[in-house]
Amino acid sequence: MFTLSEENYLKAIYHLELGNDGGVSTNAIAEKLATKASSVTDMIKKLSEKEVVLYKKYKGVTLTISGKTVAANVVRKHRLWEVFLVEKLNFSWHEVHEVAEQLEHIKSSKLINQLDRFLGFPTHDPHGDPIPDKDGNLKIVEKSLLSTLSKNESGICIGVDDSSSEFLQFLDKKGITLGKKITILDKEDFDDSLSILIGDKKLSISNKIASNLYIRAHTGQ
Amino acid sequence: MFTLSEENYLKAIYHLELGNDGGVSTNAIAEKLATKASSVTDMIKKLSEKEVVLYKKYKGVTLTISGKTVAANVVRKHRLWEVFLVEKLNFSWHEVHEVAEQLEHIKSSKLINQLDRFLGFPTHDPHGDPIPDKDGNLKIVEKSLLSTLSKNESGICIGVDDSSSEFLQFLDKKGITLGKKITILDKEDFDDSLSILIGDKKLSISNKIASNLYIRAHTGQ
DNA sequence: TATTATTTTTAGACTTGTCTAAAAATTTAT
DNA sequence: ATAAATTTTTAGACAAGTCTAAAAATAATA
Repeated sequence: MFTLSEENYLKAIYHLELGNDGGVSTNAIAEKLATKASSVTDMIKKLSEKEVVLYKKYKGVTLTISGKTVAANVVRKHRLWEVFLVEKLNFSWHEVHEVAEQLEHIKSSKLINQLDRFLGFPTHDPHGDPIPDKDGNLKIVEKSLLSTLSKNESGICIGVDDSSSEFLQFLDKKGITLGKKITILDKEDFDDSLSILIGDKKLSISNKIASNLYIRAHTGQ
Repeated sequence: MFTLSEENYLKAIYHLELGNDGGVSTNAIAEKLATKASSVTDMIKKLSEKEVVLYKKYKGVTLTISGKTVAANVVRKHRLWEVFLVEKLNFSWHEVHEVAEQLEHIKSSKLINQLDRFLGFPTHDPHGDPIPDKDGNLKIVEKSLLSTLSKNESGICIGVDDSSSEFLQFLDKKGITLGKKITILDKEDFDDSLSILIGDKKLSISNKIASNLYIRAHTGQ
């Protein structure tokens, strides 16, 4: 069994490993968890003894198979609870993270399996991130950033890269939500801003916005 | 804000105060929380400084108004989550306590208010215990133990005194659930056992069982 | 009331997880 | 390749919450 703190470390390493391919550095973990490098070293030793991470001094850490399973399960719980909060309790997508950070540590396999069933076995959370299955496997969806599409191309909005509260609230204000079709009407060379059609509305968005929105290719009309 | 441990102490004192009228003793708290009296003394000092309990050395503790509010809120959360688990996630009433012990510490007023609404503002948990409202007030229901009814009297089963897993599973096996009408067919002087009619079934139950079942008077037929 | 038994508190120690400051190892730059 | 900069680890300290063992206060009993 793992403490709340241990689970948070494992989750942080899990997320960091998805970005990097090599081992995860002490400093990267410290930054992610808003703690000090020395604290990270201490915890890594503990996790290493529990055989959920591989650790060589000064060389960073990687999750073992069992560590990855534990981490994926925490992520699974986090994302399922997010779905619950949005679908059943009328939370907005920018309000769910903080609460899910608490709920993800509740220990009960029956709870999480029944919640999964109750929600209709969702595959993605409200930000478009995939929900690991019971074995920790992710369903990979082909996705690209909106900013990479060319003029007249279109796609379905399926997720965000930056899921900060501010960005999500901005998207709400603009009427940009998951599942909507977006078509590139024009691209400005000047500032790389985009003119897009979303639903039946025409919008102009900056490149920064477009670089934080994930799109699934949409071949039909 | 209160730590998990502080909340558990406040909840324990809250429950113990409902039984006793005077202050709650150190030992009683220690027993309820399966900890040592010395630990209780330490924590009481802390709670006293936070002004959620009144404490005089060797004289036991009482909750202050604000302490009672905090405690009632934890109980409210515990019981609402129990309703959720039973009504929405198909838990049995004997399985909910352990999970609710964890869920009751999740901090988010929006969460608990929306959960309350989602569940249809329930007034009682799956064991028949009342759910405090937002201000910590309980709706008092006139109730009596089944063992106090006389021959030919009847009532509606509205709760249990002992909510241990074993007792609840026993009741499940016998088909005794909340809301069912129970009529006393006969009382044995010999061992104080009861012959009852529940639904359309005739059962014989011991006095011990009857002393753990709460009944609301049922004047009609 | 004096004595014994019980309850409660104090004192000191331990664990978990964190921190600061300093030392050691690694990486980068000259 | 050596020096400088950065990263990581170690050493020692601290807060929260718990424990054991002993002392102090209260309650029960003769």
